[in-house]
Amino acid sequence: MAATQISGDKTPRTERGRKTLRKLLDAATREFAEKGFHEASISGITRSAGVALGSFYTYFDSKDAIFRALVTDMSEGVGRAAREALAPGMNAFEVERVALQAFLEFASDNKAIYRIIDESEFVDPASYREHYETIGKRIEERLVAGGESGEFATGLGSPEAWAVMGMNVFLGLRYAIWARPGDPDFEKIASRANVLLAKGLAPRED
Amino acid sequence: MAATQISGDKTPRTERGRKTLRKLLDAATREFAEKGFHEASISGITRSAGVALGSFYTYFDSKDAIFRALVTDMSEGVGRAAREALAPGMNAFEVERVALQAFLEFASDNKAIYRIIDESEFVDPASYREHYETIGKRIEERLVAGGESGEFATGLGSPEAWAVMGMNVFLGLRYAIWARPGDPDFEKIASRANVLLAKGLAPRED
DNA sequence: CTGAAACATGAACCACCTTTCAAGTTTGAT
DNA sequence: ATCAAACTTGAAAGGTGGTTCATGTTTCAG
Repeated sequence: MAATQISGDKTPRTERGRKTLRKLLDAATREFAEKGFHEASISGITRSAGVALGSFYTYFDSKDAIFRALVTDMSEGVGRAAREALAPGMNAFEVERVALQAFLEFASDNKAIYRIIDESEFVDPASYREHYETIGKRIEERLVAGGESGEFATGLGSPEAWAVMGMNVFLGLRYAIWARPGDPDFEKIASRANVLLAKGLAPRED
Repeated sequence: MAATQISGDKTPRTERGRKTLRKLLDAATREFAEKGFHEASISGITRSAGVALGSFYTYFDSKDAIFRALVTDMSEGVGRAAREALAPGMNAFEVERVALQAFLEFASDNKAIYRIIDESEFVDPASYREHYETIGKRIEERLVAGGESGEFATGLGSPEAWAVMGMNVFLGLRYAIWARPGDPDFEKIASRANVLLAKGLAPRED
């Protein structure tokens, strides 16, 4: 939750400072999510946070810097949410199903985060790319592990991982972000996606 | 190819006008792709097009308007590319494989378009959504048709269509836009993705 | 050929926003 | 209690870039 402040010397040293920083981060999340990076203004953020304009620069070097701090933070949040949903003893397919369902729920509860991460493609491409490459790598590890345990086909790799990731992201876009009344619930979506995976990833049973 | 000018009265009426409009559209494609919507400037577009700043407003009401015109145009281009790759007589799986491969090739040849469409999520959300809903609908039709012909499972619908679309988009992101030396070629990618689909979408053979 | 409409031009207008800064207030270790 | 460091403040500097406009040139139908 606390932002990882990379450029060393702007970390608050007092309680008051930590509170102000938190107010700024929360306000920035609201502001960026609502208006997008370029429409959002620093004066809007500080107004919404209830602090003076100049105070912003006590904590961040620039508008880019606070955006980057948010993306890093949130990217970790997405990963955490998925990891926490997984329980030991699940089989390889259950893992994928539960991870997707957790992601759908997370996206639904955190539409702001979803939008900010997506916009980072244009504001901070490096973070965007790292976000997806990290997730892709994690999925790939699961696929390979599933192959070794005999639950998945062998020879799965990066292309399959990116395919699965794309599937998940787009299901999130459609059913969490753009949810419509009458849509199937997340459990149903996750289980239909799982059927799709099951036959494709499973070793052929001839 | 010609931009669909919706707000009636800015359509050029002379040959000279049509040429200037074309120059502006081409320059805008370059400019937006290279710098993104907000970093791109109208003066940059007109400079790159070789026309005066003020002339821009002879053809477009605003920066948003030309961006929207481009997105509409390109969105049609993506659909056209996919459709042209399909030949009659292909079976349902071949159709999906060929469509993906065509998309990868198109994305690779038109990275500018890919970026502009992606950024429309923030500049012109309505067009973005329409772009993906149109494609999703087309995929869904193919899946349903495949179900009726017995080549796919029955009961496929929107969730499966969005899953397939996400798969394709992310494979495009990773292997066309972010291509790395040593990556498998598009044919290989499309065929691995097709293996993934084959078992999942096919009717279960018990 | 002619004149009205179409088109071209670029300086200037204007609204907005990031960032700086000098001056004041609060905090917390000693 | 004291004082240096931490923090706050908001006015203003400094830019940027979208949009307008008055003026000039080109086109093309009649």
